[in-house]
Amino acid sequence: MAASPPSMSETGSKHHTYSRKQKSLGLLCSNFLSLYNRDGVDSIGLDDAANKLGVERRRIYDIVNVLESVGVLSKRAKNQYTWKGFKAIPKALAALRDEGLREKFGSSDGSKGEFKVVDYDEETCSNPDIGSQSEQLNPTILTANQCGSCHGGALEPSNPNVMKSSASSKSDSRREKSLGLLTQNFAKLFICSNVDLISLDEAAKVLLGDGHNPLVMRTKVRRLYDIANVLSSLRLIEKTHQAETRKPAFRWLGLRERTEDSTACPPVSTETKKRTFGTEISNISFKRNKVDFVGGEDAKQTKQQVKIENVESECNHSEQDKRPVSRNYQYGPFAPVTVAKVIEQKNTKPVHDLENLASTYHPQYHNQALRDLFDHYVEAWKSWYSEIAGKPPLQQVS
DNA sequence: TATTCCCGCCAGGCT
DNA sequence: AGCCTGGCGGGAATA
Repeated sequence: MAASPPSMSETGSKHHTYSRKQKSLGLLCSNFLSLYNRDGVDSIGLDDAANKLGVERRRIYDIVNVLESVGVLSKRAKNQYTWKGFKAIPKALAALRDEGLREKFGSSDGSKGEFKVVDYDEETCSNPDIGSQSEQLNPTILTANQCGSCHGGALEPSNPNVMKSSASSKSDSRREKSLGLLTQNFAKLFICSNVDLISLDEAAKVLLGDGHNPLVMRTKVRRLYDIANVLSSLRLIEKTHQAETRKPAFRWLGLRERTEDSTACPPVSTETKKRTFGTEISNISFKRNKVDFVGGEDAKQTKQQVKIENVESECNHSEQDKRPVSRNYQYGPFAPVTVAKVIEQKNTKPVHDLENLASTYHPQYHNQALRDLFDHYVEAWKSWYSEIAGKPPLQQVS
C-alpha cells in the first residue's frame, strides 16, 4: 500500500527523522528530468548529475538505466549519456512493441485482458524455464526468445539455457537481470497486450515465468518498484489499485491521453496524487536515522486517496504527454540551483520533427489495432508539441 | 503486519 | 590497481 500519503509523517513535526519519501527514486528522477530536459542539453555526465542532485552515483545509475531503456537517454561513453529527450519515447515504445510482437510477447489468448506470456519459442528456443529451482530465476521468459533476433540495446540474448554457447554466459546472465531490460519487459507487459493494470507481484510472476522461488520473486519485485517509481515520474504509468482487491497496482498511461480530449482536466499537478513521485523534496544523502531537517517543506501534500475506481475518467493527465515533471515541478530545499531558471525556457520543439519522425518511423504492424495505436501515439505527441510551442513560457512553481 | 524501497556492499568489467 | 557499473538483498519507513 503505499498509496496514500499520510499526512503527517513528514511534517516538520518530526524533528528527527528521515523520510524516505524525500529520497525516493521517483523524486530524484523528476529532479533529474527537470535538470536536463531543456534546450541545449546534449550530454549528461553522471558525476555532474550526482553532484547537482546531491546523491551518490549509484542512484543515478538506477535512473539512467531506466530512462535509457525507454529512449530518453542513450549512453555515449563512460560516465556520459546523451540526452534524447521525451520525444524519443514514442519511438522507443514503438520499437518495444514491435519487438514484443515479434517475440509474441504478451500475445493474448483471445480471451480478455489477459496476457499470456508466451511459450516463446517455438522453433529455436525451447522453453527453458521452469524446471530448475536451481535458483536462478529462469531468465525471463521474455528475453529468452530473443535469440537471434535480438538487437543491441538492452535486449540481449539471454537465457543461458537457450543460448548456451555463449562465451560470456556470466555477463549475459547479469545483463538479463538488468534494470534496463527489466524495464523494457515490464513496459512490454502493457504495450504488447491489452493489460492495463497490473500489480508488481503479478508482473514479477509473469516476467519470471512459473518457476520462481520466493526469494527471486522478492528481489524482482523490489526492482520493479524501482522501475515503477521512475516510470511514474515519466508518467508512463501511474499507481492505483485494482478495483476489487484494492491491491496496489500500476496502470499504463503511455502516451495516450489527450486523444479524447481531456482539456477539462487540470494539469496533472504532480502533487495531487498519492505518493506521486516527483513532488517532494529532492534527494540528498542523509543517513536514515539522521535528522531530517527538510521535513517541513514538503509536507504540504495532503493527498487524497487515489480514486482509482474511475480509472479512466481520471482525467487523463493531459499533461502526461506534456511531458512529465519538467514544468510545474517543485523542488524542495535541495533543488538543483540551475534548474529554476532553466525550466521556463524550454519549450519549443518544432512539430515537424514529430512529423518526420512519424513518417520515417512507421512500423508496419500487421494488426490494425496496433497501427492505430501507433498513430494514436503520434497524434498525441503532435498535439502536445504544438500546444507547448504556442504557449508562453511556463512559470516556475515555487 | 505487509508493503514499499533506500542504501550501500561488493562482484564483474573496463581502462 | 583503480575506477565504473549495477545486481542484490538487508532492513527500515510507511501504509
